[in-house]
Amino acid sequence: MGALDGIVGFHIRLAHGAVYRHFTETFVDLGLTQKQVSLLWVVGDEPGVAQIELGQRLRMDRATTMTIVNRLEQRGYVQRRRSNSDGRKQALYLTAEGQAALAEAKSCIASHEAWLQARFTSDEVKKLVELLTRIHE
Amino acid sequence: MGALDGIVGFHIRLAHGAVYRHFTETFVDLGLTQKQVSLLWVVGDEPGVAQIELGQRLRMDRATTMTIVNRLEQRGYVQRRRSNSDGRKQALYLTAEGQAALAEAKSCIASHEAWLQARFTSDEVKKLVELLTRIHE
DNA sequence: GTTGAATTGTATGCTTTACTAACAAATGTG
DNA sequence: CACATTTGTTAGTAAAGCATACAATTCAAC
Repeated sequence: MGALDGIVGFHIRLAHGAVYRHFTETFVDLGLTQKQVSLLWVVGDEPGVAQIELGQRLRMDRATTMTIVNRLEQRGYVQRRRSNSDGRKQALYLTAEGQAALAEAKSCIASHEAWLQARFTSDEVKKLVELLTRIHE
Repeated sequence: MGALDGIVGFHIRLAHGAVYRHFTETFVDLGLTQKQVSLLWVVGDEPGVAQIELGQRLRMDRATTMTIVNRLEQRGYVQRRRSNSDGRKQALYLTAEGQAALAEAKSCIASHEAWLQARFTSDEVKKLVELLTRIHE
């Protein structure tokens, strides 16, 4: 085996770390994490989505999804209501505060993404997303 | 703002998660994590490296580096010795067990990387690493 | 239609990673 | 020499992930 720099997984880990750190800085005032923002985002896009579907979309198991939904519910951003069509499922909805937080978060994401994409041309961004998608799909 | 799929940071997070999960599966028998393996790898490449330098190479702060070195020391894979040139520094070395574990880990990394790179041509791998490097450098 | 399997949510506990703050020892600088 | 910086260390906090177990609901087989 050659050097650590030749390992693709290593670069993904480092890049993720760098993005995560910048994300945290950007969101320190809002007090939201990556997972919390993406969860809010999905619930905003699909009101009434069930926890299990959320987890599948964000690649989290049920227990992890619970933790994050719990925190967002405690903060008053998300509401649980029993689903009409399937009594096992919890349908999730944003509160007014949740919608406001999501709107703020989206503008923070915009500046975070600008920082990230500043080092790429738009073709490179497209290529990068395409390559990364092959990993997580 | 458009959809979550348009956010580069989101794809990096998902790709990292997928790689992390496969890594964990691959290393469940060895009982090593990504961080532990990369730390062993660096110490193997540069015997006598100080903790602070390790942290810089792997983008970890001192406290986090401590945690991981502690675990590897408890397992008997790594040794701390006070540096001769600078009394503040701890020089790190692999034990014989550490070297054996690293050798095994490298062969696990090889199959993990094969799984990861199977979806890319070698040109794409090169491109991906180049793009990711711009993020974490 | 009832029984048994699968799905979904929930609760609990454990592990890893990451960060902050404070302190001590060694080193470097004025 | 006095003071600041670097490095290691400890302790505490928090997020995220996973496994397990259990209850309620739904689905499937018979």
